[in-house]
Amino acid sequence: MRGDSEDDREDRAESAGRGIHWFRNDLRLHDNTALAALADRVEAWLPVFVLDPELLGAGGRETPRARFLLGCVDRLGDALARRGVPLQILEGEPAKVLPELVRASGARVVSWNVGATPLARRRDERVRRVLEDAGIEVVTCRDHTVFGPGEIRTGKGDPYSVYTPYRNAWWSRWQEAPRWSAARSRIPKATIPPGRGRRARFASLGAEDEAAAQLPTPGEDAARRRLRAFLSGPARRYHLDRDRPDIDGTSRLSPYLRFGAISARHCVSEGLRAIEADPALEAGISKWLDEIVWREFYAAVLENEPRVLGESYRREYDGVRWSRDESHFEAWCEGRTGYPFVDAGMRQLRETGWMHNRVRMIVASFLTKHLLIDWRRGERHFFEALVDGDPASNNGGWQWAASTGTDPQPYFRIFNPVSQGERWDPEGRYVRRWVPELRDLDARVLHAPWKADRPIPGYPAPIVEHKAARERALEAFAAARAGRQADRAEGQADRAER
DNA sequence: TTTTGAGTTGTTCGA
DNA sequence: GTCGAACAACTCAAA
Repeated sequence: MRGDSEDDREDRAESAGRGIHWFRNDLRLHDNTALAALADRVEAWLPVFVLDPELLGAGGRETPRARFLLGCVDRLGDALARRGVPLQILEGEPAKVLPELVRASGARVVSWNVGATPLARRRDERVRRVLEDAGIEVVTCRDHTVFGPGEIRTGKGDPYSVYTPYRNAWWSRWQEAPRWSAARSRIPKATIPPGRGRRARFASLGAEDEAAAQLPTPGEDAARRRLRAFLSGPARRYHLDRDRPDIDGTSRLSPYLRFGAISARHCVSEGLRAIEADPALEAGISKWLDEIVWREFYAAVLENEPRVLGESYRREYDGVRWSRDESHFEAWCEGRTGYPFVDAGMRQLRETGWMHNRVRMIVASFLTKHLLIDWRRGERHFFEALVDGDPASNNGGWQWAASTGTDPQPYFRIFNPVSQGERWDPEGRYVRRWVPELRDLDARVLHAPWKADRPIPGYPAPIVEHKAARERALEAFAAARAGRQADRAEGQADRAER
């Protein structure tokens, strides 16, 4: 009491009930596990976001994903401001700037939802150590997926490496112990009052120009609106339309899930409720829920086996002798391979930061099989360009397309970009939209323009011939398998000798 | 321990 | 034009 101001006494008395929530890939207030845990523990709080260069990636703030992320942070700030809570935005390395804010605010507890990648986990551990050394309590939760990598296991306790049994186990687990999303958002009651020197170094988000960049509207409100619109609209036909890039038949929730503007739990919960309310939606929505479970599967694969970020899941295919033809890689990136369906996809990606999933498979197959270019290069390009780029799903998808992953596409199953185009874009609306040079071409030759009567001005001839490229890929993959078998046989012989 | 059934999304060939 | 078979064995997961 002596000499202390009224405020200071209050500060000390309440600091045990003060906490900070560190927002990362959980940019929402509803159904946020760690935030709700903090609300159970403290009276007053401050939300913080750290603009970490590592989070933005190599492209800085100008990539579609970074812009979308910053837009989500911006909207989160608005939503918090409406509740009278100022979002603190710090810039720099979390292990450095977070403890400073903790000190200045008098918080005794810091909460966050754990990261899923090896990189994020290392960063989290650095921060945890610094805070705990300073006597701060750290509360972490798993929140990014419905079930964690340890929760869905085979009878022997091993992680699943095949999707279908994983999915079955996932749903059994849900039956036993469903994880419905929280009905309402739960945040601490009060805000930590602004104290001396607490004002954070405020970073400018630069979150303008979303419309110009053709990005989806960022933020939690937009995510929930989109989910509702999907469930009451395209979901009914999802099982029929989802492979048609010329139809807007998917949920387009991937960017929101990526940054946690909506939780996977909420998607599953709302999907199941929608089926309950209208059983006619079952066919469409259960197919869509399957995609959420795929996301869970790949997240679990990455956490259980982080090596997949650099290596083939099936080791024998690390022996494939990949092509290093740079002009092929550039043509692929820029959407001028001479195969309209492939080029349409790559241009959609370049212009919007998003690509329809069916087309992702086709262009990935084209790069790894027709051009015989290492899947890691395609994975990196996608990761840099995609607004929804997620390390786990991106890696899983690429390894599947390259036939190197869990549940691989059999290596002899090589997508034919012409017949795939004819099948999934029958009138050519998708190609015409993204490859305007071909806009007036007859639908009968649209997916194989070299068959047209005359050359198309400004559109390239195919950079590889389908049949020959296919045979080259088959040989390269067969050789890798043969090499692996030879290695194995040699290893066995060695062991036998000893 | 052995057996059994199954495995996201296709393509090509020849009858 | 349509249809079924081959593609190439292999591994996983559970009974």
